[in-house]
Amino acid sequence: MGDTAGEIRPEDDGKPRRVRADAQRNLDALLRAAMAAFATSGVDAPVREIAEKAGVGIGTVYRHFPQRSDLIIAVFRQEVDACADAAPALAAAHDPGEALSRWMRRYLDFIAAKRGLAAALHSGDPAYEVLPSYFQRRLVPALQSLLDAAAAAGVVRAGFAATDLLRAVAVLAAPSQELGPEHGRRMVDLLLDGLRYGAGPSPGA
Amino acid sequence: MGDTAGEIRPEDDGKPRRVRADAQRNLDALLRAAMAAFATSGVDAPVREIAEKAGVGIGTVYRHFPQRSDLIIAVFRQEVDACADAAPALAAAHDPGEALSRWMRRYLDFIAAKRGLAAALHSGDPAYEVLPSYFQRRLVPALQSLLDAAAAAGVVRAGFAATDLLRAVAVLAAPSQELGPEHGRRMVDLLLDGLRYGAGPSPGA
DNA sequence: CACATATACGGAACGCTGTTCCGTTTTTCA
DNA sequence: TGAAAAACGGAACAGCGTTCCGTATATGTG
Repeated sequence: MGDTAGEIRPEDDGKPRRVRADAQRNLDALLRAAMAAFATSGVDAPVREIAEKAGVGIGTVYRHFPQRSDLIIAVFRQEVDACADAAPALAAAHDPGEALSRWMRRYLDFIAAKRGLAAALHSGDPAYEVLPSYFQRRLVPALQSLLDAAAAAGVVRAGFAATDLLRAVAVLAAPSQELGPEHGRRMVDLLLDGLRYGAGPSPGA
Repeated sequence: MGDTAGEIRPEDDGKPRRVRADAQRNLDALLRAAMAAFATSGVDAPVREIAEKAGVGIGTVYRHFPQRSDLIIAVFRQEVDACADAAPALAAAHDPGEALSRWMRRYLDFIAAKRGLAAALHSGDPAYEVLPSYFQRRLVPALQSLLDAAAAAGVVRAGFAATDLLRAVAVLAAPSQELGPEHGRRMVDLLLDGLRYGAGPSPGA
C-alpha cells in the first residue's frame, strides 16, 4: 500500500532499462539494516555502521540516499505505512471497538519507538519538514476509518476528529518515557473510555 | 543573584592561591562569545568558532568547560538567571498586574530563543538532565512571587500554580515558530486574561 | 625586586563523523 | 557474446569534539 521508497517499477516510460536486480536487493537490505540500527543505537547511528550491517559499501548508501536524512526519512515513512496499514487489517479481524483500541496501542508503540527521531524533527533541519505532513496524510485517514466504524457500531461517540486524538497520544506519550511504559497505556485507555462515554448502544435506533 | 558559573571567589578554603585574573577574564569572554554564537548559529555552533570569537585557544575552552555540553549548560543557566532576576526588578518598577504581564512576555522571549536547545534537551544525552530541575528551581519561585502579589492586589485569581503556567507557555510557544511571533503573544495574553477572570476588585474588602 | 612554581594558555594532533569522487565490477539488452 | 549503461566499493576530504603537552604568565615569597 504505502508508496515506500522500496518499490520502484518502470511505470514511468517504456524505453529505459529495468531497475537492476542488485540495486533493488541492496536498497531493501539497507532499509532493513537502517531500521535495526535506528532501533538499537537511535537515529544517530553512523552511516558506515548501517552500510556494514547491510553488507554494502558506503558509496552504495549514498547512491540510494544522497543525504543521511533521506535514509532516516525513508525508514520513517516505511514505519508510518506499516502503522497505517495495520488499521484495515485490524478492522477486518476484530469488531469495531476492539479494532480501535488495538490500533491505538499499535500507534502508541510507534510513537514511543520514534522518540529519538522527535528530537531530530524539531532541530530545525529543513530536510525533515516533509515528515509531519506525510504523518498526517497517512495516519489521519487510517484512524478516522476506525473511528467512524466504531461510531457506526455505537460503541464510541461520533464526530471526534482523528487529528486531535493522534496529537493527544503523541503528547501524552512523551512523559511515559520517564514514568514507565504503563503510563502511556493508561492514558490511551483513558482517552478511549472518554470516547465511549457518550455512545449510544445501537446504531440504527 | 543566580549562582552562575561565571563568579568564582575563594569561599572554599583559605590556603590556595587566588583565581588568576586572566583565567577569570577568559571565562567571561567565553560565556559572552558562546551566548552570541548560540543566538546566531544555534546550539550547534562549533567550539572553534566560539574560541575564536572570544580571542582564546581551543585548549582554554576545554580547560573551563571539559565538554561542549558544559558550555551550553553554563550559558543556559546564565539566561535562566537573567529571566528569573527580571521578576523582582519588574515588581519594583510596576504595579503587580503590569509586572506579571511584562514578565510573561519576557519569559516567552526566553522560551522562543531557546527553541534550538529544546531539541538537544530531548536528545537523551544525560549531560542535559540537570537543566530542567534548574529551570524549575529558579523560575517557579520567580513567577510565583509575581502571581501572589497580583492575587493580593486583586487583579488576578488566587491559587494558580506557577508550574502549570510555565509549562503552558513553553508548550504554546512551540507552534508560534511556524505561526509567527504574534501567535505566542496572543496566547500568553489569553492565559493572563483567564487568570484575571475570577479576580475580586479590591484585596482587603 | 627577582625568583620559583603553580596555574593557565595555545594549537597541533587524534579519532570520529557525513559526504564526494572515481576506478572497477556487474547487469542488462541487442 | 559483447558493448554500454548502471551500480558498486572504499580511499580521500572536510569538519567536528576532544586530548595532550610544551610554552607563557600571574602569583606569592625571599
